[in-house]
Amino acid sequence: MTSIKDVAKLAKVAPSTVSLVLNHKGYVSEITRKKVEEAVAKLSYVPSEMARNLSLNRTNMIGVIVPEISHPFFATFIREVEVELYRRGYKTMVCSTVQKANAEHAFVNMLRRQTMDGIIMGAHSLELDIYDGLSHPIVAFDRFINENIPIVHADHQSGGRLAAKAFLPHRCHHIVQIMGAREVLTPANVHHEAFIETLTEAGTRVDTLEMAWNAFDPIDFLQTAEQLFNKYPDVDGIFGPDLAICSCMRVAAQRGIHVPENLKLVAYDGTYITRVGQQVITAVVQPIGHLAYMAAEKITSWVNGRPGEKLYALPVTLQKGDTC
Amino acid sequence: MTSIKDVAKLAKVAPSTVSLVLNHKGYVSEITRKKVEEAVAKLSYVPSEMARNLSLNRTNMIGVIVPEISHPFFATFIREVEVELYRRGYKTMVCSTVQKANAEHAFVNMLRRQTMDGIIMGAHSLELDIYDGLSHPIVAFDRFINENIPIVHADHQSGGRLAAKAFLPHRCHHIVQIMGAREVLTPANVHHEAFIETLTEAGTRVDTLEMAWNAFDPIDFLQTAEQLFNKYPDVDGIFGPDLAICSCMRVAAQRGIHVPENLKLVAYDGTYITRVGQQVITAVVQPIGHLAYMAAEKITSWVNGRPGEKLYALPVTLQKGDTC
DNA sequence: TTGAAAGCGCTAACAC
DNA sequence: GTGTTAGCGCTTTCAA
Repeated sequence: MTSIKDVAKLAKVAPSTVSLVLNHKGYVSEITRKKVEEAVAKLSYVPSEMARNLSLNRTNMIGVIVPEISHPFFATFIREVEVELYRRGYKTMVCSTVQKANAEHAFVNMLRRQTMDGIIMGAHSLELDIYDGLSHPIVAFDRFINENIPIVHADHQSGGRLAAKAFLPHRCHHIVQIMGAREVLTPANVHHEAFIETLTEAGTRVDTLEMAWNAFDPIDFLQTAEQLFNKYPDVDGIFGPDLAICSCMRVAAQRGIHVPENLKLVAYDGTYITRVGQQVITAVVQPIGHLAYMAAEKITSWVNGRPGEKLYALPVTLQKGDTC
Repeated sequence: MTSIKDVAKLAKVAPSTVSLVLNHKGYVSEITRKKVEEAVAKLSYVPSEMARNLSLNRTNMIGVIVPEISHPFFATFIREVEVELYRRGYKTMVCSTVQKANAEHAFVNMLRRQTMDGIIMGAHSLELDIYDGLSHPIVAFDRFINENIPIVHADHQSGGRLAAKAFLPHRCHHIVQIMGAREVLTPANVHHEAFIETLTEAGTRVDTLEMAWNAFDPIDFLQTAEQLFNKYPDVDGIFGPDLAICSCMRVAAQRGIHVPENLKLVAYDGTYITRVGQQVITAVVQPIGHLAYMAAEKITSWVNGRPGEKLYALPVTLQKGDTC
């Protein structure tokens, strides 16, 4: 391997000078700069990132933990985060947790070991004690972890209300909402309360169906949909995560229930999946790009020592579709 | 930062002994092992990955380059690759290229700089010269890069035939296939030829619509669908990538064309998106899990010095759906 | 403006 | 079995 010393030798300068040239630091005379650049070119020298990392005590790597990378919501989030981090000079390492027992734990240990400078944590973990006493940069994505960890999330309160208001003019009699597991501590849980509150005030019956914390497979959603129609045959409105609503549309079609005539549907999240079917699904849209921007911004500024300011919930919007 | 020396000092042993204990290497007496472990615990010492990397000249990090992380096909691929790499003790770094001008170039440079040990390259790059003379471990995912780079891909020849055979019994008169840009050098291109061949042999007219190399947004596919129905009003069969077929279903529905009665649809890829709509889309399914497994296997064995054996195309399957 | 030298924290060859 | 020592390749004072 050709190292900085080889370059120095060939250019007849000191390694430190080569370092200065390569990093555009300090003052280097035009003539030595040229010499160094020539030597670099001649040897086609490429500096070692590992050595640099050790010396600087930095990796410029940020880890992103999510329950399931391939889920449209997280996939889009990761895409956006990766772009934002790249802009700021950081690399993105990913980790999907639902398929791997305690990968989250392993990942957090990597943070300790300085494999990365910080992490954006969005997994649906149930064991939060692994974060206790950790002083490394961590930003939570739509998750409560502990008091020291700032959290980036959408304004789920408005989200719940927005969804409820979408149903209101249609005077549904019986709405069922599908929700994730309550045991997962996420600010997203408030949207259910806001939803129920707004609708029950208006006199609508609302029932709730809770899913498992690790349900991400389309199969899981299909089962839930079947279950829902069996348990509540008179349902005329459903509110739930994108994929759950997709499954409900399928099952409704199979049972001859017409959407939106006999059944109103509103999805929560509003990922692209609500826009690729035959009907556009009416949905509360989480601002994934904005969330990703904030997550990237907060984690990198923490890595650089700047304390994170308080974060206000990011605004959600309603996507007018064909299903409600 | 507490280092291996501090542990050694506290345990009254040499740093190398601590290293042996930590890495479960060589022979260490039970008694000194205990001493070391106690010291580690007392100092809550965590070894530095950066120092280890430099010393071992290894990062245990694999980069995965794709055009678009959030696309269902790539999102699923990355999920599977990440799981497979994790099993083998590697971390996964991702890079999405369509949004970032020459990120691919930057990424390949990271390989040179030893930021990662190897990369799995699946981007739709048009400039392949950046790979010339690169001797680092690279495995191409469904892309031709150059002679030295092994390639993991599905059996697209069978894929094209399988799709054609799905149409055959329905005796379509005019089938249109939507394809990616020909300028992207991918083994996937053969499926179009196999498709046309099989159908024209049977006397069916087949037209082809080519999309831009960087088309990944649902919007792009919707435009293509509109264009298709305008240009070929008599079309009664469409073959194309999952998202293109989704868009065609939407546009067909808007125009009152019934699927499958008046229009047969077959998708290529068969990602989960073909399974979340009201109708299951008939599709040729690429074995994403298998592809990911092979990609992970080949890149890690190359990193470990074992030469990659030749790879045979991985088998595809047909998903019987409601659309053909 | 440049060079010498001391790390960064770990591993591994080689003695003992 | 365990310790000594010399790196891995870079950055960064501090002198000159």
